[in-house]
Amino acid sequence: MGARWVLHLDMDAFFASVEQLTRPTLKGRPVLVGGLGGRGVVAGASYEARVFGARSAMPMHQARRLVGAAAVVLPPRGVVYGLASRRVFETVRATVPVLEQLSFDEAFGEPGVLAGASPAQVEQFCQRLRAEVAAVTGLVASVGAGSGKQIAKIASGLAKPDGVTVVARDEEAALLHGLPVRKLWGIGPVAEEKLHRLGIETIGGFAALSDTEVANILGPTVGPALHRLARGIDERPVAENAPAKQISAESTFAQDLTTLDQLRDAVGPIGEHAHRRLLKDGRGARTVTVKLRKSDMSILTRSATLPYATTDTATLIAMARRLLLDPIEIGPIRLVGVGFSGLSEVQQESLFPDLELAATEQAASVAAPSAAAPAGEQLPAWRVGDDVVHADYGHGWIQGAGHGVMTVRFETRSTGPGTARTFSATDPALSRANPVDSLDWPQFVEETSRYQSTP
DNA sequence: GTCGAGGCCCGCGGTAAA
DNA sequence: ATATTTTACCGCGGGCCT
Repeated sequence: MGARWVLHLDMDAFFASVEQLTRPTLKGRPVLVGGLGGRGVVAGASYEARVFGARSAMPMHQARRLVGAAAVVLPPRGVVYGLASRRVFETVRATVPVLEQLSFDEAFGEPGVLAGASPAQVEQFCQRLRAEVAAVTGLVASVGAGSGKQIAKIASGLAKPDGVTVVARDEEAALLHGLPVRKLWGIGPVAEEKLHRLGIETIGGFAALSDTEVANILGPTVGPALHRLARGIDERPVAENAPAKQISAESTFAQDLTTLDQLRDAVGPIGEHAHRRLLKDGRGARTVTVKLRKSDMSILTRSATLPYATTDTATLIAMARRLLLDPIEIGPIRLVGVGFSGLSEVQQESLFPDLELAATEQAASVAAPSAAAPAGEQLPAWRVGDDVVHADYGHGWIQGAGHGVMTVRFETRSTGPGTARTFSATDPALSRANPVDSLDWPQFVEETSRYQSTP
């Protein structure tokens, strides 16, 4: 049995790349994906936007200022990224059977066939894998390879964009020791600051500390684990992801909430959002947590545990409401979150199984028209980035909207760059479209028409 | 009865990651 | 200077049980 090779596969600028794939006009343009409001941050930036200094996790208004007028700012389309992600990793799985996914766009793998392989062989394997992903999905992945997860992750960072980096055994120590401590998995801003205060800047400097010093600085559990990583000892296995332990939803408000009534109202949609995902997961929850972020950014959580796991919306949301604190006592609130944990199968036989099923289906169907519109507004206005479909022109997206008119660009992954047309905001020929069609259309249409033509 | 040790669960804050 | 969303894990303190 030869030495193992761990791979880290990381999609290049994933969210922005999916936008460019499904809206081909955006190829080569600086795309920013993220919240559009005043408190939004960048979730994804294309390489064209990064040239200007735009980065993920940066406040959107700052990124927009850096990029200038050429910036294309789009709201995230989670369902499309989710589908694209699934296809990417299905493709990868055909070659690398065991995958540990870290997010929509990243995963570790440890292909058994590479045990004992040379760096050149590993390189070839990774290039084939990337080529396959690109051919099937139209998306670019970079791949890093090394003796463990830590090295593989660092390697994929070096491989970007559009490349492969294989770190051979004898290159590991030199690579690791020169990097800033912050690059070590598990060293965040707080641990970094502690180490800097002691004059430790690099992973090599950290590795040179004694076990006792490390335990004193970072604690007896976390310290030794990080110390081993810093010295290149990384035996952590690559394993399929375990089922989620917690399902939560939260949202930040444009204006801080100042009354208990406002908080109670906010818990409704947020709790239902989390609850919808709980139902999709198929388990029930025993513990309900509410999270409040105050205007000073400090966080309060309150939780309570039921004697049994349940999927019942009324029970869970009522519990969340009961846990709230009054802003009059604790101060203005900028964010409210609702979380469910203690997840387990709930096969609690109901007295009225039919009624319960009906309630579940109703809740699921409410989920479909995405965000619940605030009361009092009927037709939600068209927004930049929305997917639309037109009887004659097909699937498109809204490039600009306002003053009673809007510009729609008709294009999808398979149509290539499309033309823009302007419509009245109330044009009845336009209707809301399923965003995933931008990835699949018109294959989808061909299939349905085949159905229609066969009697 | 009281005290300790160890083990669990629970609730809360904090850190880290993408 | 800013500052989202979702998940996981750790440490600590308290309660309860053996």
